[in-house]
Amino acid sequence: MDVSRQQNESAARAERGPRARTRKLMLETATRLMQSGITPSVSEVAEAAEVSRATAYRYFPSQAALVHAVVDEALGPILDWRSEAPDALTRVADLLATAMPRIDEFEATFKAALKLSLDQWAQRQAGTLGNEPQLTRGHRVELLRQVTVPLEGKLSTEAREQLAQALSLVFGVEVLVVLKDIWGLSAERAQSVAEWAAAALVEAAIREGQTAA
Amino acid sequence: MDVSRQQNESAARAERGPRARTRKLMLETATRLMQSGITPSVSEVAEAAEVSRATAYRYFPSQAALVHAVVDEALGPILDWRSEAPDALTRVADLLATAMPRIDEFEATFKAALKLSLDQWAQRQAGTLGNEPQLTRGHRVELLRQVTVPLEGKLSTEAREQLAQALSLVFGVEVLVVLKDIWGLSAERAQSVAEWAAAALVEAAIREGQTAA
DNA sequence: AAAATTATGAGATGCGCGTATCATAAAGAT
DNA sequence: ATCTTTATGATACGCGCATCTCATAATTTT
Repeated sequence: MDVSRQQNESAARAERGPRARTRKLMLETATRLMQSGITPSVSEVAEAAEVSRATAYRYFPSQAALVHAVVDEALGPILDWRSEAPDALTRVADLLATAMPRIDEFEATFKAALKLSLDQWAQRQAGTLGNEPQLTRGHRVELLRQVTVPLEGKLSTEAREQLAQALSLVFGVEVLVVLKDIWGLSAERAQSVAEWAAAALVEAAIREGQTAA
Repeated sequence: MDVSRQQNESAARAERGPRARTRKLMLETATRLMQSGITPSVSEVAEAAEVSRATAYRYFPSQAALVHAVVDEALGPILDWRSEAPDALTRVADLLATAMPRIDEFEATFKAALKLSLDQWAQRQAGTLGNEPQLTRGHRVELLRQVTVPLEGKLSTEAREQLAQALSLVFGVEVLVVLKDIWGLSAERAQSVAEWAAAALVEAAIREGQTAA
């Protein structure tokens, strides 16, 4: 059974009434707390939203479920991104321009999601996998395949796939973690570096495709 | 006060005797547990090493301190890496060939370290910063500056710095997280993608330096 | 060998998260 | 208006981590 599916259904089923109100209240509270840097426990959200712990746990049975819901909100425009640009270079620049500021804006949320996915990986390794919501973290694949569509004739399928994979290294929260936290760059500089790297990768792939053909 | 410094001093001060033996035993046990995928709590290490919890906490006052010590071990050959190769392309390939297999081998350990650094970032944001060991996570900077040394005359200082920053995106645990966990690649494929991307970045930087000059 | 120092273990305590129970309050149906 | 259903809150419980205390064992010093 897919838990997130269940949550979506129940949310859709009761878009008004007390259920929806309380859920929305909690989600807003959780988002606000996360924006302020905290990765709140369910109890903390309960207190901040002024509902009882018991009620809070009815809506979000774990911190993972909570973060999952907030991430879904935060992704928002990123998931809707499409590009009709004819060349991959423009598409990737466009994607980064859309996604990176959003990711930076919700930095704490995405870092919390990354942290949870690491948790789940570890638990999977240890065999101790609970019935947690199973963070998605795969949107990158779809988005970057979109980016490489204009190269369909010019590159082999393998080369396109490899380009998409390489691009996924310069696009996401991980980029912020490395460039801001380790190098101490500003968000603007970080984005600029990511854009430069992305362009370099696309051009390299195209160049190789030409020499091969 | 730098806690890791204190630990190093006490370890150096008592390289033999029961202190050193127990510490070594715990470290080996912790490493073994981490290799098996668990990110053990201090209590778990205590049990596995067959010492009492109280003793364990005397050596490693927190899980963070424990992971920090294990990471130091795991880094091992990576920290000693040097390259005398005359060109940056060879150097970066050499660095990846040395470091990535090691990182993959100790994947669980490095992921645990990444998780802790995210924890600490969140706590910093929230103002709740304990006296934790403060994970380093900055070795990348030094290593990659080494890589770009051969470009000293050919590129501007800014361009070299940007290259090093871009390279840091294709080198580290994050690469494994993205390519193995999200894309489902094997360790070998992941390394191959990282190597391709790194080479592409270096070549792009060189090309731009030439046109600029 | 005796005394002083130091390391260890067993247990108690506090704290936070997640779960379960049960009574009350609110909303909806007849 | 009454009854049924559903949501909520207060409380208590179990569990694991981290800390503290104190007695015992091991090691070092004299």
